[in-house]
Amino acid sequence: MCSLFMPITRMENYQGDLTDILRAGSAATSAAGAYHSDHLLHHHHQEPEAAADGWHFPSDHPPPMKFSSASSAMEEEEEEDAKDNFGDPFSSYMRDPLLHELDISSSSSFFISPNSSSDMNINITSVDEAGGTSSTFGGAHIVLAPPPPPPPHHHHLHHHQQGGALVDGDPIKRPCNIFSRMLQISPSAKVPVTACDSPLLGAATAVSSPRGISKAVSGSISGAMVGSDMIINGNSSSGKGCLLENTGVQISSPRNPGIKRRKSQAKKVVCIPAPAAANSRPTGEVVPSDLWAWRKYGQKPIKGSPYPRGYYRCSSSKGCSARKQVERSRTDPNMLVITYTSEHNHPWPTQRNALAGSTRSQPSKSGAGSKASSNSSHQPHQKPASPTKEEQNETMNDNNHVSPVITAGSASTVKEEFEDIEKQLELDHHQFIGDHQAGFPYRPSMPDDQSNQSHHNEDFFADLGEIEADPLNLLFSQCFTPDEQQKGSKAAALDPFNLFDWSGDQNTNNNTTSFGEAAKRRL
DNA sequence: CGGCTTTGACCAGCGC
DNA sequence: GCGCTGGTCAAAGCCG
Repeated sequence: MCSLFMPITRMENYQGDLTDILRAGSAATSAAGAYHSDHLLHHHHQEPEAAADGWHFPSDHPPPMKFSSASSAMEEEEEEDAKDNFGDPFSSYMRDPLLHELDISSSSSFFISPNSSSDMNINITSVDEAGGTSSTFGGAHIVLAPPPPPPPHHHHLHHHQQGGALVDGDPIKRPCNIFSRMLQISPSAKVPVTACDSPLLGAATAVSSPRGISKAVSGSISGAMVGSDMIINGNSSSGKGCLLENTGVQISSPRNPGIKRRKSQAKKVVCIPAPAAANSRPTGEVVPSDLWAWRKYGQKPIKGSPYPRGYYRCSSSKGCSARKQVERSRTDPNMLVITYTSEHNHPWPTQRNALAGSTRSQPSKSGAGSKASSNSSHQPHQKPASPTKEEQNETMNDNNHVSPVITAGSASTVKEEFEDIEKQLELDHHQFIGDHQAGFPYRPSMPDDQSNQSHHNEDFFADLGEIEADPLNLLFSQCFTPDEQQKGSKAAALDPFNLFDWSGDQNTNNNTTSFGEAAKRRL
């Protein structure tokens, strides 16, 4: 039933709404395969190659799209972007942590995140501004992020890599975290994606890569995550059309005359499950936080969409031009479409700047909070102060002993755990790269980077073990069990969104409270 | 005090 | 040229 095809059609200069940029269902199953669906297993174990082959990636796919950019009128930062290879702004480790994981290679990639649906179907039609060609896989590059250092089940991962840095059988170099499990879409791409069997549960994300989609790599994902692995099961035959459209986001330079850019703007589009409506702001969206600090600077109603679009810019660094737009999918309110534009011109936020002023988004435990902040979840997990190491350990310990049962009260706990682990992976990933990949462009520099990383290295595999045993599996097995999916239970949909809800503080495990608070607010 | 959200206004690109 | 639309600005107010 599920073909692994993920048709990707490139289109050009589409300027439609972003609402539907991408929706992808993803199958979520346990690492041990306890939850994977039969058909997924089928594909995974029996037809991985065939499925992958089904992609029919053009051997002579067009070279990476060059982002134009270009405009002579580019403002300084934009020029900087250009110099900094803005054509591939999101491919460097200087970029959004939410997205950088995979795109080490210059080629754009699709990352498919795990999804609650046991029957994940993904049809992606992307458009790149340059091509204008509408062809299946016309340059799409889908990459399954490799798993982190060889988890027990990483062999389940099946992926193909073309042109990207991703190398089959080389999971170590490309630690995979939740961020890796996103679908990356070419810039200015119109990406109609079908197959959202379970929109509500869908967790696939799409990220448009600046260079456009030049290749497609499919991975059959059996059980959304096997260990850290994930299997992508696209189903082009799905009758459900989840249309994702990457619009030519208009990016205006700050009131600089003649510096508006459209169409050619490189951007990444991420589609993630939206948080529970209950947690939504009255007038805005619940925005998943990532490792960057974002400040909302505007919100506009979007024509044709009942949901407003929020505009955020990176607040981690004053000069950072990174921006993102967040809006709900028009066709599927349960999905959030996040469009990243420009790129960060600075390393990952340090604890300090990442957390600066972020406390506001954390409602007080008393439930207080201003009308503005009480509903805000933009950066729900950030705490004003960095926790001490003891606090971190404590948090970790707590997380390690979280109840596996997801309930209104415990859901957040699992999320916390998951989050911590993911952060751990992030750190470890960077550490690893720093150690093993010469010339690695960027390594986060943080105040206590060393100590933390040291710790992470020491416990890396131990943590992975925990990951294997817990977080992901627990999370998905409990949040996305088939039964729950079928029921469409709220529990199942228990904020899958939070899978991406990252604290701005990757060095600390200070999300416990916020996570809990977030959960409370939702529930 | 610094940073956040909210929100109306402003501005520019685009289509007609 | 005009109107529509989208992106950004910036003042006001809130929070820890």
